[in-house]
Amino acid sequence: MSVVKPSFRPKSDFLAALIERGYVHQCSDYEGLDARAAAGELIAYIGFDCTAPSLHVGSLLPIMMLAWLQRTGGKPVPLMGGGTTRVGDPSGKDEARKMLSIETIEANKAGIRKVFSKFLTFGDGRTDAVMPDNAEWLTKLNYIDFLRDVGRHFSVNRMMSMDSVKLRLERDQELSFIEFNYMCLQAYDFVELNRRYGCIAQMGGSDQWGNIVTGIDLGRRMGAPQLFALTSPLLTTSSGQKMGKTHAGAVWLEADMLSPYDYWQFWRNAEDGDVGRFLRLFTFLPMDEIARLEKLDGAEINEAKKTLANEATALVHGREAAAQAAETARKTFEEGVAADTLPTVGVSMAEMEAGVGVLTAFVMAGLVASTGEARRQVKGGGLRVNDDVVTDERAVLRGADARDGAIKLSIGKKRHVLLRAK
RNA sequence: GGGGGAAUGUCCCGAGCGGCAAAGGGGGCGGACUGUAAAUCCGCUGGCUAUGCCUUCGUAGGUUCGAGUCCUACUUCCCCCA
Repeated sequence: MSVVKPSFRPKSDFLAALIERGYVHQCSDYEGLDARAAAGELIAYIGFDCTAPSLHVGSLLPIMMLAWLQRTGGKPVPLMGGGTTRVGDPSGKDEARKMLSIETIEANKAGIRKVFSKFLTFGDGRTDAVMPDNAEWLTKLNYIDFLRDVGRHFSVNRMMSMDSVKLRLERDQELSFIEFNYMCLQAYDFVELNRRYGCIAQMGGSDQWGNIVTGIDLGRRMGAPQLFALTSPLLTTSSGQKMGKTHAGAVWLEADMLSPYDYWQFWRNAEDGDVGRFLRLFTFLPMDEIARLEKLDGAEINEAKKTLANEATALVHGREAAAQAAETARKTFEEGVAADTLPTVGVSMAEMEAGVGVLTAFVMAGLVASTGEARRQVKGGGLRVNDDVVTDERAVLRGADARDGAIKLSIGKKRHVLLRAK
């Protein structure tokens, strides 16, 4: 029920690793869960909303918990929220999310599924992961039956006191009936997964605590075995920012949505104070190695950041992509050379011959949103072509400006795109 | 059902006597300083074929030379009364 007690000495590899690395915020019963894990019979699930076309770093923490579970002999169950996403979780949200169409949810689900194959081994074996979708059972529920069999176990009085509900009420913010039902469905999922897979634990972010405990409670009332809750801390950067945003928006775990190079850069640009914590949470490096990296001081900590970027990128995009991103970064930042593996935008030969205005070129490269913004950036000295600051907004780029077949466009010191005639 | 409020720059919060591309924050982007960090300081933060043109203040009309600002209807949300 509380933050892990210093006196607690886990016997299972699973809890030992999770606690040591900082994944644990709260657990409903450390000893009980530890015993099950040590006995090698831990099957645990985490639910994933299908609200976006792919997952981003915000979901990485729970994914890593599942990966650790598998590595330490347990069976991970990533649950697709194909059913619950149709309802919408009010936890931690000020207002109701727009209702997503069923087609959107299904499309999102397909994108999200792909991510897991990189972290988990699926199959029929004892520790192989399985990925059910709660639409399989939720959409088949009959309202009256559900109310009689499940609904009677929920106390509205208690539900009203849950943070996700209470906060909305206190702030006089709308909470629709459909959202109010979300926790009932999630609780039911837990019980259903126990029936189907023998799943006994649910993990998730700390904002899920209430929903998870509700599930444990429902399990007890419905005669399921003892269930467990294990939550991870809410992740912020050491300067208190919400984690996982870049100039391009969310940090997606999908190469089509965020290039491996940009993903690598995201980790490379971590704040000093976050490096140790991130190494523990987002890589599988051994603890003594992390301890060594964490001790690096001043500019040396950049080495630790590179390791973080390499390891984190390798997990999502593979070793090769990580190495290439590292090399691109090395050339770009340490040698100041235009690496030909930088993100590239093609321009037609004809356009290149005719000449492209600088402002337009930066818009095409996606470095600025409009020519107006490009103009402002020129005024502020933020744009460079082949490393020369752009001073004339009416300058025109031609084929002759290319070095090794490409023109390097930069905004600021970190973002570069190659413009190539094709 | 009756009465009273509110909706602002498509990231958010928020000022706005009838002359408004619209104060101020936060966030974001850029510059300086550094180590591709943090903190700090400075600039920018509607669009365009650009000394001008176009589109923005919940929606649709109206008054006016001129409307975010006044009037009418509608939508949504909040508060009080029944």
